[in-house]
Formats: sequence, C-alpha cells, structure tokens
Amino acid sequence: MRQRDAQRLETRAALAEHAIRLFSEHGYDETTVEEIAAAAGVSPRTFFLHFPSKAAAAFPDHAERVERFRDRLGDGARQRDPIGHLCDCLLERESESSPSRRARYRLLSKVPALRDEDARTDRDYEEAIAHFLQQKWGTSVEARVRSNAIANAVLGVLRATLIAASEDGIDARRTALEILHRMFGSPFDFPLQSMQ
Amino acid sequence: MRQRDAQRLETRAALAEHAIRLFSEHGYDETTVEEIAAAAGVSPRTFFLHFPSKAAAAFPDHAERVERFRDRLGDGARQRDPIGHLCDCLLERESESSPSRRARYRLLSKVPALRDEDARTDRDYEEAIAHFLQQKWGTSVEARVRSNAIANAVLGVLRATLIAASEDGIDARRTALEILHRMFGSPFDFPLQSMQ
DNA sequence: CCCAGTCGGTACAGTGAGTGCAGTTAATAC
DNA sequence: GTATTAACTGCACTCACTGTACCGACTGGG
Repeated sequence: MRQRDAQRLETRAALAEHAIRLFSEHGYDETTVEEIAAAAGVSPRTFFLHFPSKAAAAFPDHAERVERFRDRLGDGARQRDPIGHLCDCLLERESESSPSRRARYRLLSKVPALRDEDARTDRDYEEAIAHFLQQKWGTSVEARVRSNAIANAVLGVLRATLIAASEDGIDARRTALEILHRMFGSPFDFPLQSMQ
Repeated sequence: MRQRDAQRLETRAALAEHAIRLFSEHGYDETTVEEIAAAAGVSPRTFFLHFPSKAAAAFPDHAERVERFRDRLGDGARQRDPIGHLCDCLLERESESSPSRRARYRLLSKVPALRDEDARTDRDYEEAIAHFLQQKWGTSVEARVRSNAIANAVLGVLRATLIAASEDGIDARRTALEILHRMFGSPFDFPLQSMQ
C-alpha cells in the first residue's frame, strides 16, 4: 500500500490547488466543480470522493491542522494556566500566516460561501478547545457551558483579528494576544473560583 | 396599498409556519421546498420570493429582531458602560425565550444546515454590535478590530449558553450574564485605556 | 506467479435547491 | 376607466451533490 496512497494524495492536492486558483482568478460562484475536476484531470464525481463540498476544497489541510492543534494543546488537566496555554497554541497556529494564507483569508472574508465554510471549520476547533478546558474543569453542566463559551469567545476574537489583518494589514498575532490578555488576564482563574 | 401587503405577510407567515412544522416533524433534509410550498398552498417559485433559501424559512422574523435589537442598542457614543449596556440588550433579546423558541434551538443545534444559517444570522448582530461599539470608540483600525473582536466574543458566549440551555435546561440568561461579567468586568473600560 | 480482494477512479442517472424570464391576475394609483 | 404595480405562476435551466454499478490497476497471501 504505497503507490495507491501517493496517487490519492496527488489527486487531492491537484484538486485543491486548481480549486483555489480558479476561485481566486474567476470568483467562487463563477467556478463549477466540473471545471475544477477538468483542470485537475479527473472526473467530476472524483471531486466528491475527496471533498464533501465545493467549499471544502478551499480548506484542504483542515483536518491535519485541527489534529496538529489538538496535539499541541495536549492535556488540559496538566496546565496551571489553561487559557494562557490555549492562547499560545492558537497564536502559534496563526503564525503560519504566509502571504498566500493572507490572500486566502481576503478571498474568504469576501465570499459568503467560504465564510460559511470557515465558520464550519471553526466548530472543530471549538470542540477541541472545549475538550481541552473540560480536562481541567471537569464535565459538569456548568463546566461544559463555560468551556464552550470560552472556546467560542476566543475563536471569535481570533476570527475578527484575522479578517482585519487581511484587510488592514495589522499584526494579527500581536493584536489578538493583546485583546485576549485583557479579556482573560494571565493567568486566568475565573472558572476555578466558582467551581470549587 | 393595504390588502396586497396583508396578503403578502399572510403567505410569508404560512410558508414559515409550515416549514418549521415540517422540519420538526419529518426532519430538515427530508423536507423539500416543494412540500413546504404545497402545504402553504402556493407554488414552489413563490417560496423563493419570500425567503432566499430553504434554511432561511426557519428564521422568519430575523430581520425584525435585528432591527429591534439595533434600536434597543441605541447610540453607543452616549453610553458610559457600552459593554454593560450591550449585555443587557442581548440578554433582553433572549428573554423572549418561549418554550417553542427553545424547541427550535434544540432542532437548530442538531441540524447542520440550520446551524450554519444561525451562524449567518449572527453576522448581522455582529455588525450591529460592532457599529454600536465604534460609535463609542471611533473607527480607527484598532478600534474596528476590537469592536469586531468583542462582538464576536460576546456572541460566542451567548451561542454556547443558548445551546446548553436547550440541551441541559440551564438558565441561559443568568449563566451568560455571569460569564460575560467575569470576562469583561462591569463597567468594562479596557479598550478606552489603550485608545486614548 | 496467480488469485482474490481492495480501492481509486469513472459513467450515468437522478434529486433537489435556487434562478431568470415571460406571463396572468388582481389591487391600486391617477 | 385606464395605466401601473406587484404578488404569484409555470417553465426551463444550472449546478451541487448522491447512489450505484462498474472497470482496472495495485496489493497481499499462497
């Protein structure tokens, strides 16, 4: 099982590459799955063997990124300052911001369908973060609500700064860090207080 | 222009009503627009004269709610404690939580397409909130980033607590208020400090 | 080396959401 | 009364996405 896997990855990469290129060159709505498949030299049906939707092709490395993020987060129970650690991990994730990535975010924030897809991918991060926080705070109803709330809030701050970074060229990392630190303090102990 | 408007509203209401009913009874994916239109006694084409998508019919009063929320927010420049006021407005919005509304949220959190639509509607609130905060903080790049970040964070907390409320029956209002107050303090002065 | 199973890709037919356009009919404005 | 507007209809169309049967090339075991 070697050549088959390589071929599969190659096809997938070609599809993603041409999809993103065509979205950028002609616009998302103006690009059909048929065209993407043709550009990648496969049949339209094959596209959907690699991606669950047209929009998903714009986020080809999503699963790996979430996986890496989850690994980087590690075990929440071992963290003395879980929110501080969380912010570190998130900002590290974003420091992979190459120019091409920024260009992608600019496209993303303009095309509704891609923005929707982005929100969808955020749910996987939300789940990872909530899980991480629950390792620290437990799984009572209260702890779960707070974990999800914090996860949503943190991702919300990040999303806003990333969009702004793509539009106004600010330093997303520095800005997000500043806002998050002010929101949560460092170390951030609030949920522990009322959770005894 | 009286009878025409009444008829239009009636049709729209019938479509929304039957859409939500059919979504609940048979499931979202199992319900077609054709069925909704038939139940409401109009042609399928008419459905799309009233709603831009199948999912939008599950949120028929969205535009009015946003409008009311915007009015309730008022002018941000006049608020001494804009975030405190914002939280009040948001929680007031949610205190309209009738049992039917909670049932709807339960459906919503289970059906991906409706969850997506919910996220989409949240963007209108985000915009309203960001606008409100910018009336207070100005429209510099920094102020805009922070306004959007705070808007995202606040909505994120609310979304998480609402979902939890529909699943675990907690008091969404009390819980959200507690989390928001701890996150932001009250009054919340952070953006003013570094914005001089 | 061959055989059986696996798996990536294909072909084809179908469903259903959403759109553009050219009507029809009834309320409304003048 | 006539002209206009606007809600609704019918129809044809595009396109995302799915189920299914199939081919053909790799793969692993005897």
